[in-house]
Amino acid sequence: MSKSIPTREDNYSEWYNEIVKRADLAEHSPVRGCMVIKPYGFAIWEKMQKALDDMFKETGHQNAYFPLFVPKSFLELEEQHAEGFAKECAVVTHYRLKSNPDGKGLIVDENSRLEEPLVVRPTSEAVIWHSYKNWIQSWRDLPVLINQWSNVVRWEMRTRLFLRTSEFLWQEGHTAHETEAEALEETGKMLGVYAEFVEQWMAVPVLQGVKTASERFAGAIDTYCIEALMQDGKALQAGTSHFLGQNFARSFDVKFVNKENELDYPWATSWGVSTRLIGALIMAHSDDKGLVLPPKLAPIQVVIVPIFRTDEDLAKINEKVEPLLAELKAKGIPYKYDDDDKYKPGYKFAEYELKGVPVRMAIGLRDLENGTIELARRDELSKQTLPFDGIVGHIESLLAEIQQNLYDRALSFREANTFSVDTWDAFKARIEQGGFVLAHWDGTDETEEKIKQETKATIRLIPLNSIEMAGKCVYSGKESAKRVVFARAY
RNA sequence: CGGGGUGUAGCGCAGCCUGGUAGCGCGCACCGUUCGGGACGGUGAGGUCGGAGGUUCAAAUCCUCUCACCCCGACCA
Repeated sequence: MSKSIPTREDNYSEWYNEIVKRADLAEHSPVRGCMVIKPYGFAIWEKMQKALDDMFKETGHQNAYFPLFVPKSFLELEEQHAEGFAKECAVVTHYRLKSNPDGKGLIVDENSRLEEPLVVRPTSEAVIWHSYKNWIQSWRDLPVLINQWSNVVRWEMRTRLFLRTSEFLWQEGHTAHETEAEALEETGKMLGVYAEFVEQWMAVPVLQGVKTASERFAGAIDTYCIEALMQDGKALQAGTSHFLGQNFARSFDVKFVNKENELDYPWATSWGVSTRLIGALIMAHSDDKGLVLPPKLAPIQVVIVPIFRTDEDLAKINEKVEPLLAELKAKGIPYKYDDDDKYKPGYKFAEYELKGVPVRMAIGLRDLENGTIELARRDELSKQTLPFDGIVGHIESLLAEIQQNLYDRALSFREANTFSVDTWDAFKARIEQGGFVLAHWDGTDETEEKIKQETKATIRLIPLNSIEMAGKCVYSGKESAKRVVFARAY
């Protein structure tokens, strides 16, 4: 294995792939477009899950689990939905194999054809709304606030580790409400939860807004989203929250009796984030030396490397370090004491840098004499020697500082790469450079499509709370009420 | 689906053009010296060359077919 990683400047996608592999996050599986998430990568996902799950519970949701298989007829019920997902569905048509009469191996037993094909869920609206028909009879049954942690399969043309895989892990919230206002409030609330998570935990600033019709979730009235800017200037959709109106209720014939004793259709939302967030995390913070993790999501926040030659040396260091480890444990700071004698310190240093551990400490005999410890931070790649006593207090504030520093850094980057343009020439030039481009748009699908064809840029979102400032569409010159955000995207 | 590429030891690759004992680096095992930024020397283990056919005295190498994966596009979270 070579020791250097391709740089971001040389080849961004190669750099990305190398980080994923070298930091031991994931690897390609034998199945096209699928990945094996390795323990270190999965530990990050578990941290994400924990934080998000707490936030979902906090906002009144419960977890449930619905089946992997969706009868084809269910998927067909909501027309837009069916059309949107049809092209990327894995379909189960048989339930049995048999030995190949011609020789070795197994073949599909044609006698086991299913009466109705089962679609491996690309998303669960269909199965879930089928259940909701039985769950919802009265306004007293509402709201239904359900979340599910699951895997889904979308047979994508082109895949990339974490960013787009045929199978991915995610959570999907599916709620039903008495009124439109309530459902809209839910949609906004969950978008807010996502924004808070991505900014506070992942240390990645996001823009919030609503998608244009062409980028809308299949079957939704409106799709709200958060968008983040990656270091190569491309945008990444980090989460979506959909206002589904009464579309699914009507399609699945879910009705309830309201307070006025009238039959009505409940109003729905759905919202999700996926393991793609790990891709976002990598591309937002990491550098040419490897992964950089925000402390709040780092499986190991602090690693301590003893520098020793002999068992006696190690014993002395162990003795010194023991109370420190106990204190870290008591404070709930995930740490690793790496007293493994199979690798040398230099090797370990490089390894933990590759894995993005936020804080690294080294302690050797020299430190024992001086009452010091060496402390290095991953975000700035700096190190200093500090008094051993009281080091845990220092670590605590340092972890908070690193978390904040990563966010600030990403925010400055985004600000430095967000531009307003008013002419078509300026637009084209700017899009080439990457970044978010704020420009006027006439609101038509045709213009949006033309811009996409000519520049590969899409409208990432229409900002929610931006000031209305009329102008002329950058492409057609027609009237526009406010600027929208363009970018090339993942 | 279009374009490009790759399948040879656990990983990364050379060998193929011009057929003739399957090689290198890393990793791995053992021994010794090392150990505060990816150590060094020595010894050693490890491969039916993606698969199937064909040509040939002889195929990793030539021919045909096939499978898989990766990268770049179109599609998407």
